[in-house]
Amino acid sequence: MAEDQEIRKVGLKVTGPRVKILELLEKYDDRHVSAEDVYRMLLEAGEEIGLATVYRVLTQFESAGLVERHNFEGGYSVFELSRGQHHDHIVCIVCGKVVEFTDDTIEERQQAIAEENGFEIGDHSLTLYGRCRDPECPGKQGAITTPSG
Amino acid sequence: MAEDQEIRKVGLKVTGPRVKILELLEKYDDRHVSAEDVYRMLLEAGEEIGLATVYRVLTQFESAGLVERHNFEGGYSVFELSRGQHHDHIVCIVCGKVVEFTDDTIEERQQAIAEENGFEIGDHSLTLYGRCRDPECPGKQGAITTPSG
DNA sequence: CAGAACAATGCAAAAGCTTCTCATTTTCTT
DNA sequence: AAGAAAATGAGAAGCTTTTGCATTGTTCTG
Repeated sequence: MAEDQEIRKVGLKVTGPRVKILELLEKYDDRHVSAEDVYRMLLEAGEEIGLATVYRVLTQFESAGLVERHNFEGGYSVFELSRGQHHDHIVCIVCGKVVEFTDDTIEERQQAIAEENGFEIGDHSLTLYGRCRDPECPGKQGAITTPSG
Repeated sequence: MAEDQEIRKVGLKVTGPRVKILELLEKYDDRHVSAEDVYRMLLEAGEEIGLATVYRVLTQFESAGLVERHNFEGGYSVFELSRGQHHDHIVCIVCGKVVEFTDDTIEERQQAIAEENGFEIGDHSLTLYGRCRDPECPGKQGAITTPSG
């Protein structure tokens, strides 16, 4: 029911798909899911839902500030619940693991750099690509392949 | 002819399309062009070339380290000649203007953050989105719309 | 609580960028 | 100059995301 309030609060009608998607995002709070992920998980959970609806709802939630969209390499987006606070990402190019971080020094420098260049900053996107040292990560050795940005 | 040497140096055969693309990238050294841009410009210049070839060649040049690929918002890539030195971007969300910058403080912090999180950094992508104060930029006022990342 | 107005949904088709297939052409070696 | 191997071009195909439209569902009014 808490979901109902959140959805109503942002001016959207409370419908099955919207509630289900919001619940799922809350459940996978610690992950980044793609629209396809959301769609597949809901299907597997026995829900009847269309992929187009998932995209539409996620976009609406983004506009409403409920979720954040991140465009990683590869041409597709991942979503996560907004937690109010801005953060950046480190992505393991081997296993796909994503770690979030924030750094005041970087934030300050960004502001200063924008200023120096005559820009007024609206948002920014910082993603580090590398390889994690997680023992379960399959990439144990070899040269790093670097995505770009 | 200088192009011939560069292409040969990275182990690729010297062909018309590759030379033309490299020349064009050198000509537009100060810009970021998409594959479509390269294709269209070459067509307009009277060259016979296929879009598939442009994509293939740009990808090969990227692998060879001759050019860099940047994935901006919107799901498409832009390319520019590699200048050896890493740099980040500030993009004006109104007029599309792109300014490059580098900042040692940010680079250091990134390295430290990766270290703290058990990552070995291969590459990173930092793009600031904002609005420029260029008098010719059409966006003079109003709220900033923020792309994400 | 019924009915109307309008928004939301689902499906399929379409769009936009990029990659792949394959017959043909070009490059490089001998 | 000839042959082997690689590159090209054109179109088909792939992926993620968006759109069109008839149908279904939600909310508001009386």
